[in-house]
Amino acid sequence: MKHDPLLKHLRKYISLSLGEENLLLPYLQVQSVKKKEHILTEGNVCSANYFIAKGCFRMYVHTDQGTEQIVQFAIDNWWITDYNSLDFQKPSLFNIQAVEDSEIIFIKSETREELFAKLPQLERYFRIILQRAFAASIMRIQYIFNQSGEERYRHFSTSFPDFVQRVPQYMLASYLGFTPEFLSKIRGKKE
Amino acid sequence: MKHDPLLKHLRKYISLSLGEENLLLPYLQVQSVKKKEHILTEGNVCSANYFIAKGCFRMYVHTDQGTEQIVQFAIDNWWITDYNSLDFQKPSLFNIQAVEDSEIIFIKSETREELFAKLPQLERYFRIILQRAFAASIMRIQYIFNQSGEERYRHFSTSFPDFVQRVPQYMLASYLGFTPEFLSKIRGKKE
DNA sequence: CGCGACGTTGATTTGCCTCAACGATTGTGG
DNA sequence: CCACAATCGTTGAGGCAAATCAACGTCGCG
Repeated sequence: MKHDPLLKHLRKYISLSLGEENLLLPYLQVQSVKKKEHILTEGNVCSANYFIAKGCFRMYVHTDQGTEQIVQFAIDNWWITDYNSLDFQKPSLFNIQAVEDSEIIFIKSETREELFAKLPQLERYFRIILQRAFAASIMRIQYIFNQSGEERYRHFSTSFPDFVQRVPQYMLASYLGFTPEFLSKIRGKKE
Repeated sequence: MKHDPLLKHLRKYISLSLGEENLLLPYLQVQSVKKKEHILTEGNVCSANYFIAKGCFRMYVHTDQGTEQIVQFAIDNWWITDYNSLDFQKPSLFNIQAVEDSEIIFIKSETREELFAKLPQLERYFRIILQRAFAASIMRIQYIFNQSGEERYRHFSTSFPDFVQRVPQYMLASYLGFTPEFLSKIRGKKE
C-alpha cells in the first residue's frame, strides 16, 4: 500500500487501532515527484506537511549574492515543511525541491486541524518528531560555530557516509556552509 | 499566583477548564534561580522542561578550544530544555545558566508522561511551541550562512533592541558566532 | 557528438581571529 | 565606604581560514 511507509513510521511513536488508521487514510495524499521538481517555491504559502516515503529533498533560499543556500535536507522517512509559512499562512522564503525522483505523502494544511481533532494522538507524534528535529538543529548550530569547514565535512561524512554519496558535492558544500571549491580542496588533500 | 505566567501562556494556544488547570498544578514546580546559577550542567541528564516565568537563561557548550559557545538564549515566557538529553535520558553536552535572577516553572521528566496522559491537550501545546522553535532555528541557520557577522549583529539588534541591552556583549558575540573584540569593533564604527 | 553541468586547481583577497595592552566599571572584603 | 581586584569592553597589529575569480578537465545526456 502507498501509505505504508508513513504508517510504519507512526507506529514507532504511537499506537493506532485499525479503525484509527482507516480514519487517517483519507487525509493522506500521495504523489510522485521527479528530480528537480519543486513542491514549494518562495513567495507561495506552504500548503502541506510533507513526508518523504522514498527519495530526497532539499530546502533552500536564494541569497542576496544570487546563490542558493541549502538549509535542510530530508530523505526517506523524514518530514519537510516550512512551519513559519504553514502556521501563519504567509508566503515562504524557501524552496523545496526533489534531489532525486521521490515519493511523498502529505497532509494538506486545510485538513490538518480537522485531522488533529479526530486523532489527537497525532499531536503527540508530531510533538516527538519536532523535539528531535529541534534538538538536531541546535546540535547543528553548535557544530557550525565550533568546527572548521573541514572538521564539519569530515564529521558529517563519517556520520552519514551513505548520504554524501547521494547528493552532488556542490549541494553538500552549500549545506555545510562553504563553497564547492573549498570542498574539492578538502577532498583533494590526504586520504 | 506563582504559576500564572505559564497558565497565561498556555491559554494562548489551548483552552483548559478550571478542572483541568487544577489537574495540572500539582505537576508544576516553581523555583527562584540566582544569576550565574546553573539548572543543568554538562554530563548530567536534563531532568525537566523549564519555563521561564521571569528572567533570562543561556544554554552553552564548552568548546575544544576551551571557550564557551552559547547556542540559545531564553527569556520570559520561553521554554528551555535539552531535548536530546531529556528524551533519551542521556548525559547532556550543554549547560543552562541564569543570566539574571530568575523565576522558573518546570515539569520534571519523571512525571511528564503521566501529565501528558492526563492532559493530552498539552501535547498540542508543545507541538505548536516546538514548531515555532524549530522554524526559528532554521531561520537562524539561514542567517548564519547568508549574512556577515556585522549584518547579523545589526539585524539582531534592530529586531530585539531591548534584549541586546539585557545581556553582556561577550554573550551576544558568542551567540552570534564571533568574538567580543569583533563586536566591539562593529559598534565602534559609524553609528 | 556537442553542450551544459559538475568538479578541480591555483593565485589572490578578505573577514574575522588571535594576542596583547590598556581603560572603565563592578563588586567585595577590610 | 573606600581600595583594589576582577570582570568587561576597547583598540591596534599581524595572521589565517575560507572566499573569490578564473581557467581548465570530465562526464552524462539530449
